[in-house]
Amino acid sequence: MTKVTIYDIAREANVSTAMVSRVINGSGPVKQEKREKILEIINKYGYVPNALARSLFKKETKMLGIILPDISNSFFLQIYQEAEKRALELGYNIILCNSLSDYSLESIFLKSLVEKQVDGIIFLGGRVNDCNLKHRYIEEMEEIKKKVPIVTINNIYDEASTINIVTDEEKGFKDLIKFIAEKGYKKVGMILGKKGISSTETKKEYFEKYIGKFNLETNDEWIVYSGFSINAGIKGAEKLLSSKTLPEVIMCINDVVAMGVIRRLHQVGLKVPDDIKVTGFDDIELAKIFIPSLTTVSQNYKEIGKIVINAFINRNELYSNNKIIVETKLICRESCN
Amino acid sequence: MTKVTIYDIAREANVSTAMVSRVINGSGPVKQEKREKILEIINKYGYVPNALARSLFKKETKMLGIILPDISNSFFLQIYQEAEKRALELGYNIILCNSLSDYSLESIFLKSLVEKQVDGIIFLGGRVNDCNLKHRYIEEMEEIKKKVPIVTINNIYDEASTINIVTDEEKGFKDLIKFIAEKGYKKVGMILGKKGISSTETKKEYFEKYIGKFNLETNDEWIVYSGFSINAGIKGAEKLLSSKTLPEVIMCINDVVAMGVIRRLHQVGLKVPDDIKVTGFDDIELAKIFIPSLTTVSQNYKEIGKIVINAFINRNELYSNNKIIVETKLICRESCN
DNA sequence: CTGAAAGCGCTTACAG
DNA sequence: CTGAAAGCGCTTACAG
Repeated sequence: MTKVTIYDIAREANVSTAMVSRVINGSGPVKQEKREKILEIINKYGYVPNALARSLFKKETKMLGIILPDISNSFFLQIYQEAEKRALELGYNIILCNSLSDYSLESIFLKSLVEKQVDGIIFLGGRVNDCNLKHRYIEEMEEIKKKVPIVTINNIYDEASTINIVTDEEKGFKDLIKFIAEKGYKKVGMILGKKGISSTETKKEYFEKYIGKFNLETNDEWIVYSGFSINAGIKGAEKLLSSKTLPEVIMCINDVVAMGVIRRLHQVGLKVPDDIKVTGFDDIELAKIFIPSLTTVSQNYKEIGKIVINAFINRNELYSNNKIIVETKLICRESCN
Repeated sequence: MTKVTIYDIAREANVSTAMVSRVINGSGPVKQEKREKILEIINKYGYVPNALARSLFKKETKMLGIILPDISNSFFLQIYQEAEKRALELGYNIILCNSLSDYSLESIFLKSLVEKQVDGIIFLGGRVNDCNLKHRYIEEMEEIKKKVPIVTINNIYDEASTINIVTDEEKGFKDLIKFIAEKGYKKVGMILGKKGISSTETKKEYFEKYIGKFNLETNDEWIVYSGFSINAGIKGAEKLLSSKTLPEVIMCINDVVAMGVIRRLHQVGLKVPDDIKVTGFDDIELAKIFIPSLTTVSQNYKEIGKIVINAFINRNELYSNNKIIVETKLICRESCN
């Protein structure tokens, strides 16, 4: 696997490496005749420039790193996909790191990405959504962002990132509860995620706030903490099913949990939406395919993915402060009809 | 964003850069006293070595590239996840490239990965599953594999890769049809993927072969070409539903298509498995969650993911030829009961 | 145990 | 339009 270098090309073409570099990059002037000769030799050997050497000089690798809990989680998946699309347009490659929300693993990835000189780090989930985080995890990110810009989404520690993209979950949640109220339902329960995780705590807050505002009923037995997976939905539903009475609508922390809930309800003979209604959150790809299709709140993945990449390009210019807000949207389907 | 280099550390510690390099890498002997001093200064500045410079010298980047059609396709997703897990153990990072099976895009990614000097390329789907491929796409990969080892999965052009991992789909398919026959069903149809794609063509071949061997019935109307997505399943089911009679069992090219088929059957009032049976292929994560859970054939993702990475490490040693076969396994669940 | 020096493969002022 | 040379930040023989 010997590789030909710019020296080999230069020697054979009887020119300097500077010349070769210029034709490769289309920078500076080169006599047509020489250009052709050089191109011919490059082709002959299938010469490919070494990006390592170039990056070492240019201090730019055209690589971005993304650390997220789990790419199989559709929320992260869809952001990833949109981000990769945008990155491709701009000539960037992406190093994907699945952290499983393991903070030590996040640290390992962060270090590795810095070493590899990525042009930016996208950091989702895990520590930046932990309401009871040890401060050193934030300090670590504060140190790193001095070297590499960090973009986060729904991060609750502003100081941990260069730019933080925030989705307007409150608006989405409010619309959802308003919709439930307008449908005429009164009794509403909620399957939350893990305690102490920001998406759980903020949604709990919104839940209580808007249940009140729209004069709906709930009670402690109907508010259950669980997790963020299908299985968490199944477990959550089990717990809720053991309460003395049942609500008319079960709101869920996200779509995947909603699917688990529906699966469990189905097993005990409760049909959705005939016998009981369920709502999700996020509007993942599967939400419209699932039987029944899910009433949910859409995160604007296209927008998020685009901003997440653009943030590295147009830093300083586009964004006056380090917070960017992205809209959400109510989506009505079968599961809450 | 000025970064401190090994020179800065060396100067402040009053030693040579060689010394600093040695303590960073734990290579060569260093007096305890100096080591401590150096470590202290490294810590003080939060110095992180530049992997670009190191890789340039070492000719090793500890980065792997993976090109696949679509990470949201669970088959690729699960291979990816297992591969990343194994890569992490060995200290590699992964650059993920979603090609959408666009051959030009595959070329762009291939070139980019070679430039970035990845230590290996994993290439799935797209061109290497195209039965009517223009030869230049294979030639391109033959050129590339002279520079960087390429590992593929179920690639039909052996010369395009350094190592090709092949899953024993024939065995799995045979077991599946045998199971159907033993259940006492006679009439079997099949929703295939896109025509001219190897997974479609080989499964069609196995279908016809084993339908014959086990004395089952089929007919042209029950064999429909479609695609590989949920929507393809929906479309495929529509087509099959328009035939004069219906089979008892509908086999599907993969699990996702099976889900689309079940969704469509459900819409016209056919319950699975009560009214009609459906089988999938691949055993994706969702297969056991879906209602009804899917009878399918499991690809051994753990094994595949491990081998896909190990192949780069133990090349030459472990594998005598460039083909590695991985077993498949029949999984019986609700959808074909 | 330690350091000077060469080299990895590029790019870009700079001088001509 | 062209080339010599320095430099990007490391690592490793090699010599001491």
